[in-house]
Amino acid sequence: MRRRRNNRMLIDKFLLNRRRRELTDEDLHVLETSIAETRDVAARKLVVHAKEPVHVSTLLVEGVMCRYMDDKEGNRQIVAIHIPGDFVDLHGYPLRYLDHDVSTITPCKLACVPHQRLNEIVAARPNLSQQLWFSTLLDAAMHREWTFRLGRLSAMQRIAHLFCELYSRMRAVGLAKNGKFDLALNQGDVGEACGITSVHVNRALRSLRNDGLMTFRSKKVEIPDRLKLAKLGEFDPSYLFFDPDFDPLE
Amino acid sequence: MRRRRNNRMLIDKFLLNRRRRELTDEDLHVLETSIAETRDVAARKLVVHAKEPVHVSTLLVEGVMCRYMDDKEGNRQIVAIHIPGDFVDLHGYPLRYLDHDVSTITPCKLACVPHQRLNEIVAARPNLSQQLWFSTLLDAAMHREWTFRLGRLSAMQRIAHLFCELYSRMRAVGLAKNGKFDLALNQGDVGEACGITSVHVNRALRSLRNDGLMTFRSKKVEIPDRLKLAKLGEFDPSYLFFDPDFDPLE
DNA sequence: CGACCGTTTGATTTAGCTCAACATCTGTGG
DNA sequence: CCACAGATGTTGAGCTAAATCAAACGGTCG
Repeated sequence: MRRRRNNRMLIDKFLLNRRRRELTDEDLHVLETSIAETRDVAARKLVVHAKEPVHVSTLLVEGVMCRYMDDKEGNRQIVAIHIPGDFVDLHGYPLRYLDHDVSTITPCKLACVPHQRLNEIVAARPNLSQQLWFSTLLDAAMHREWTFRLGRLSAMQRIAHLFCELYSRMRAVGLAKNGKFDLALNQGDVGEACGITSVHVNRALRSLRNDGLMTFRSKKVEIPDRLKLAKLGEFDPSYLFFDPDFDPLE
Repeated sequence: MRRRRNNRMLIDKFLLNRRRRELTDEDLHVLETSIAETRDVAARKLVVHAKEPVHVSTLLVEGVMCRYMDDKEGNRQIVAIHIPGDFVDLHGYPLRYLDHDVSTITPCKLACVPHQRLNEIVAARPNLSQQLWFSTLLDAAMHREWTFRLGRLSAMQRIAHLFCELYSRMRAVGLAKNGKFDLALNQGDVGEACGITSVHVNRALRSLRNDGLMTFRSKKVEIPDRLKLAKLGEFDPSYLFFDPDFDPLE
């Protein structure tokens, strides 16, 4: 019973929170019961290897994870940051293997969904399947925005944009409010996500702080005026497909 | 009859060519007959506006298209380049609106698939639905690679990487061979895809030409030694999920 | 307490941008 | 068939954002 309720909360976060979608109670129940097990993983651990066949997908329950690929010299490019409620590697289900690595940043609690269960869902539950499809396309939309961020924005803008995105997403799952949230990244991680060096991240964060736009100290983010930061970072949350009556920057 | 055969060829390109997937003849037939109409669009025309509700999706039959978003000053970041056989804006089906604009680069022939038809497919044909899902995740994988490209590679490497990707994809649909293919982009387009200025694209192309790695003149690409170019651009085609017995760089 | 990780700051270098001029190509109408 | 216009490609000179290299600083945890 306890487990059941936890799962329900998780599923709510995963698909429904802040996005107008239609799932029947039955669909929800099926999704809940598809979770085979939950497990804890330490910080900075590789969870899924690129190019290896995958047979389960992972829902992130607690912690922060990332997807990334390394260049020849071993410099990392983070291509996605995941927060609780994200179906981290659902892409691996239709793709059969991943083109990138997935690892934890903080200690994490993960819920595993065997692909066998997903096969059953796809075969019998078109509506639920489409919601799963939708959630992978949300990732794709974020990927596009990250491409834009790297291709067109300055270092300061990239950081502003990233923190606006993270604030919106954290707020949507109840982990941010009043311009504040906890974020267990270090400056190196931010650099790896934004395509800049950690030294330069440090300098850009100082500028943002001096301009009164945001602070990021000892894993705590504070954004007094989200609209101002969004303007600087050219952040328009429409790519996150939130329900129209949810204001992601509130 | 004529139309039927053309559609079949298109569908082959779209889902099957060079990727080991299973579609029954019936599925193929359903997909073929889902094409409501084909139409011709001139070069450099906007086909889908960002943020507007969409009710059809577009298969690209002939020509080159792109998806992009503009920054405040109107500088364009191309986030995807599409070639014949691509289901350009299938993302719009589960998402309901797009987060980016879609336009033609060359004159194009497009095939339209109403979302109503896709609803029927999702409701009745799980296997085919999953292939559609797969094809959108292929886009997502390319998006990730583009993020990597912009975040970690130098200008010369970005161009090398882009041309390796385009060669592989063109070859997979029979539009490239022996290191050669036609590509109706200009240097400005390449810059907008790679996050560099057209002036710098020009200089980087000169370097690549001087190093004997590739040429791109009057809309014709020639890559004498694909492996060398791939090495420079850190291009590993596994993110394109080709059938293992297809060598994309041959 | 010392080792370690992450942060901060300074000095120097560099890849790519900007601005500007000119060359070449393509299509169009006379 | 030529002349012209607009788009595309090429090259140069100087500038700038960010990288690199290097050193020191500050917490925190065994």
